Amino acid sequence: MVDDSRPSLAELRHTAAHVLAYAVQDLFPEAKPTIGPAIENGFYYDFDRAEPFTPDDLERLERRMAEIVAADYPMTGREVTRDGAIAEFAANPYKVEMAREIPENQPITLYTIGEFTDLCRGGHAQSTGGIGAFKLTNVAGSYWRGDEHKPMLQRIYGTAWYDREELEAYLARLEEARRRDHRKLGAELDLFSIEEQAGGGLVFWHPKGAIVRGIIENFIREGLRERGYQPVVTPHIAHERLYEISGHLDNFGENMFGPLEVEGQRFRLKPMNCPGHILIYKDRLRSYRELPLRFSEFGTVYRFERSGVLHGLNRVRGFTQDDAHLFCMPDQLQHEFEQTLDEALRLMKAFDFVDFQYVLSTRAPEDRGETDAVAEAAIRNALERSGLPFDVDEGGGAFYGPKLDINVRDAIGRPWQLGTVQVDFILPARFELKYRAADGQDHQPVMIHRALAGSLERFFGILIEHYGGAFPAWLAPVQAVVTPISEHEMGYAREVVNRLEKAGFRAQLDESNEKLGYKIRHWKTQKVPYILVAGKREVEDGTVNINQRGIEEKRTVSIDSFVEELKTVVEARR
RNA sequence: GCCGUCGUAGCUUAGCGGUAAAGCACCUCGUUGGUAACGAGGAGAUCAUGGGUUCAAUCCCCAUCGACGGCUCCA
Repeated sequence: MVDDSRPSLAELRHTAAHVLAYAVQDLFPEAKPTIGPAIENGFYYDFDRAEPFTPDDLERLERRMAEIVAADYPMTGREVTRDGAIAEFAANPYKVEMAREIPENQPITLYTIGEFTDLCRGGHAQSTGGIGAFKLTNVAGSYWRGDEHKPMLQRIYGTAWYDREELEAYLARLEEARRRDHRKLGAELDLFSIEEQAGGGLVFWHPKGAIVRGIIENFIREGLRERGYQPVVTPHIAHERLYEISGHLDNFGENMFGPLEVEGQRFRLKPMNCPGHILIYKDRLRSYRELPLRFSEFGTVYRFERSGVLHGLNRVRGFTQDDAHLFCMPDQLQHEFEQTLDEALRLMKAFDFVDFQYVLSTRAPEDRGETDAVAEAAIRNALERSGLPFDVDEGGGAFYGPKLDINVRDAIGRPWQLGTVQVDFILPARFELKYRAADGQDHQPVMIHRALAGSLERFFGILIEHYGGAFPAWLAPVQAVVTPISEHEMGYAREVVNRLEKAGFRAQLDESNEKLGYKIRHWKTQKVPYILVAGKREVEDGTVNINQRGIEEKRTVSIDSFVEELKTVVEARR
C-alpha cells in the first residue's frame, strides 16, 4: 500500500530544514538563513549569526521545531519575479545573491510555512506534520558557498525520518559507528598511534598493527607477482626540478611539503610515486616488445594537509600506497584494465567487501581529447566485460585523464573510496617517454596509475571499522592465546604455544596470575579469535578446550587437530 | 588554515579561587581458581604549555600547542 501523499525522505528532510530555519527565525531573529538542503540521513541549514549556537540553543530549537511540526503548517509555494524575490529578502544578502543568480529560464519560487517564507526551488512534504521524527545533532562552522574567502557561517545539522523507530535505528547506527571508530579501537587493541611529539597525520604502526599491514602487503604482492608486475623502490626525496617537469609543483604544489635546502639545491618530499617510476622507465630505450611494463611499489608519500582536516588513519600527511604504474600502448589499455579489475575484485573478496561499485569519471567535455576517448572506451569495455556494477561521473575525471574509482560499503553500510585507476597521457608527454615500435619509429606510451587498496593507512582504518576490530584469523595480530586454568598447567600451555608458533601461527601464552574468567574476558575484549584453555583434563588428554570468538559452544580437540583446523582457516583466508 | 567544543594519572572520568579524587590498567603479596572482572596493598598528576588577574589559579582572562565536530580537498 503506497500512500501518495507521503513525501520522499529527501522531501521530508528538506522540509525539516525549513522548519529549523523557522525556529531559528523565531528564537534568533538576528540570524540570517542562507542555504539548507537535505543530505544523506538528514539535513542542515547554514546561518549567518555573530554568536555561536550552543547545545542549549539546539534544545530550544528542537522544542520550537516540535511545535511547528505539531501545528502541521501547510507548505505553500508561489512564483515571484526576480525583483519581487530580491525585495522580499532585502535584509538578507545571501538570499539576494541567490535570487540574482537563478538562471533566466528558471522560475523563482518562495515557499511558506506559517510565518516563515524561504527562497527555495521546492521539493517538500505537503505540510510540516509530514516530518515524522527528527533530531538536531551538531553545530559546525562552514563557509558561504564552501569558499574559505567568504564569510564563515554556522551550520546546524539534523537528522529526520518517517517515524521514531527509524530515528532510533539511525541513532543506534551512529552509536555502532562510534564503537567501531578505528581511532578508539586502534588504541584499545594497540594497533597504531599518532604521536603529538612527532606531529599530526603521521602514523606509528605498533607491532600488532604492523603484523596486519605485513599480511595485507603480502596479499597484494602475491597478486602483483602473478600479474607480471615488477617491484621497484624509489627515494622519498628528490630534486625539486623533478616535480617541475612532472607538473606536480604547479598542479599539486599546495599539497606538497616545502623544499629542503642542501648545498643550495632544493629537494622535495615525494607527494606521488609516478615521477620516480617514470625515471626508471626512461633510464634506457624501451622496446614495444617490453610493453606493458608494470612497476609496483609500496610507495610512501608525503602530502601537506591542513591541520584541521587530519583524521585518524583516514586523512594523514604521510602514507603508503599500493602503487603501480603501467606503461603500455593504447591498444593494450583495455586488457590492463581488465586485469586490474580482476585484481580489485580479488582484493575486495579477500577482505569481505561484498558491496562495491566502480565509478568511471570522464574528463570534462571542454578538455576531452581524442586520446581520452580511446581511454574511456577501453575502461568502459573492460567494465562491461567484467559484468561488475559501475556508475559514470561525467566530467569528474582527473586533470590528466579519465579515471576509475573503487568504492565499497563496509559491514555497517558506510561508503568508502579505496583505490583508483587513472589513465594518463600528460606525464608521458611531459617526460617525453618513448618506445621503439615495430616500425622502427619512436612512439609515446600511455600510462596507467593504479592503487587498489589506495593508502595502506586508510585501508587499515577501514578494515578496523569494517571488522569492528575483530580481524578474521588470517589477519588477526594474535590468532590464538593459550591460557592455563591454574599455574599447574603453565608448562603444558607453553608447550602448546610452541607447537603453534612452530606451525607458523601467531600464538601467545597467558601467564597472568588471574582467574580463568578474568583471562577469558581480557582476551575477548582484545578480540582474539581463538582462546585455548588448558586445565587438568586437557593436560591429561593432550587437548585444548577452544573458546572461539563468535561461537558460544566450547570444543575440546587434540592439539594436532587444532593446528590442522587453523591451517585450513588461514589458507582459506577466513 | 577557518568556525565551534574540549585538554585533570597509561585509559575513562569527578572536582573546583585555598596547590587534587575514583574506576580500569600497572607493580607487589596472598590465592591455584573450568570459560566475560578473586582479595589486599603499592606506585602513578609540575591539572597541555606560556603569560596575565589575585593574598592565593587546575579553576578566571589572553596566547600557543594538541584532540574532536564541520568547512575545502582527496588516497
